[in-house]
Amino acid sequence: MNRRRTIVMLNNDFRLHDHPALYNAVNSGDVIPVFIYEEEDQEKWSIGAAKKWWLHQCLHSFQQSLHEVGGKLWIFKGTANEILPRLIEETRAEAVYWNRSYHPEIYKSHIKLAKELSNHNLEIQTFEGITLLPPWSTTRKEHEPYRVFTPFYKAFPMKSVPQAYPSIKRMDTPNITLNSLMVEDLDLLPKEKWPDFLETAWEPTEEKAIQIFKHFCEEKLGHYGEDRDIPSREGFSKLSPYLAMGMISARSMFHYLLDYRNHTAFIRQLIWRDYAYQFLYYFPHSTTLPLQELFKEIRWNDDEDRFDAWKKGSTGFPFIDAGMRELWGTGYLPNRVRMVVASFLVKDLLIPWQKGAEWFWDTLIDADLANNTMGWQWVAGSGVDASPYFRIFNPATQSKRFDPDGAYIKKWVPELKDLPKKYIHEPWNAPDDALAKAGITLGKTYPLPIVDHAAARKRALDRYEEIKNK
DNA sequence: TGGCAGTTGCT
DNA sequence: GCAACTGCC
Repeated sequence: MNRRRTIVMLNNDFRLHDHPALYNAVNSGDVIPVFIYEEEDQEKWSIGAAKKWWLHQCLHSFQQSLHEVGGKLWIFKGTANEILPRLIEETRAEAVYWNRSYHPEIYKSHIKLAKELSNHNLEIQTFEGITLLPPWSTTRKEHEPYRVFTPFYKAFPMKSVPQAYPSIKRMDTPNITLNSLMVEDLDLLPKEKWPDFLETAWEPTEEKAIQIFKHFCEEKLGHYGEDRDIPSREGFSKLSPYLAMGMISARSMFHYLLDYRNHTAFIRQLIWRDYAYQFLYYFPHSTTLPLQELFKEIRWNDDEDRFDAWKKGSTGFPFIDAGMRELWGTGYLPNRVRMVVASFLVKDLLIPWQKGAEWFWDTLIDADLANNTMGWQWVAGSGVDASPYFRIFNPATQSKRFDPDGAYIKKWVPELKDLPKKYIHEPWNAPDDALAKAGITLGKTYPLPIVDHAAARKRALDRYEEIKNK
């Protein structure tokens, strides 16, 4: 007798633990896991370069994981709408399962797909595989999302977060002939040489993700509230790349955390993530347009040279430059630094936040459309629960507060490493002999600041004032 | 999930 | 001089 066959369509959920679609498929018969790589059709927010690199690593790793439990991964190129109907026919599958993606384009096309497939006498099921609870579940009223985080957080029904599904130990694959592409065929690796450090900074396995998480709970969770803001102390989890690719599940983290003391600050971050998904789900256009209409009117100073200086980490502000270089070198940035460099781009340089969002999207290996959008709209002040427009970070003050001994700066901006910590946050104020002694010539070995912060701050306030009075 | 200028009230 | 505080952007 033929066993029932289920196709599981994968998308940023490369794990065996707490995988609703895969788990349910495994329990109903033979499973055909497929990954369909939607080639760039110039669509906005298709995967950025860094995340492509990471996807390449993760696909290899997940192939191996599936192999170890008796499964196999089939890889295709194209769109799900073209490929799935053909697969269903060729494999004689009776069901198609997937965990929902909330990327607006993908979500839309999957809904359309589900409609089309339902004509084929198939069982179609979608599951929640990303967030703690589906984005529509904690709203003010039906279809009315929260506009401020704190009420969302307070209303969030922690007791309703479902238990994680057990890890899959064994799966059955039908004996079929079905050609799959190799990971290499997807051509995900960058053409140019990437910084060497990237190759060694991240290990793309589910086991590693879980190991990092457990280590985090044991060693760092207790001080997470304070240490997560100090980049040199690395008090944060560094799990975002794994979370973004679904190598670890938010739900399983959530339940595991409850057994530890001092878990509140971290769980709050997980709920921020759910909130970002609610934001993306209800405001899909927010990826490119300011949520508050007024902010469309801001007069930017879209200066390409300054944008380049920001991207390259040569703004002359050590803390900013350290961050931008870390981003380029590792595909990662601590949240505090993300906020400060983002504020600098938007407020000090008056460059549209969308350009910053695109740069982050291309360079972060943990790039996540919901988090990226919410973060940039927050900084720009144009989101719902946004930072007030007058909140402008002072790059030097933030540097002194969160990198007091300059360790982070020295790591990423080595040309300043011999400068005493007294001057390292604002080298333009250092006396000549201190600079000479450290072997620094401003404007030559390290740039002069590309803007005067005090003047830039005033200018930003003026520009925001203009729209306020409209 | 700020910063700044102006002020007070100390040394 | 300076911390601590205040009101405002």
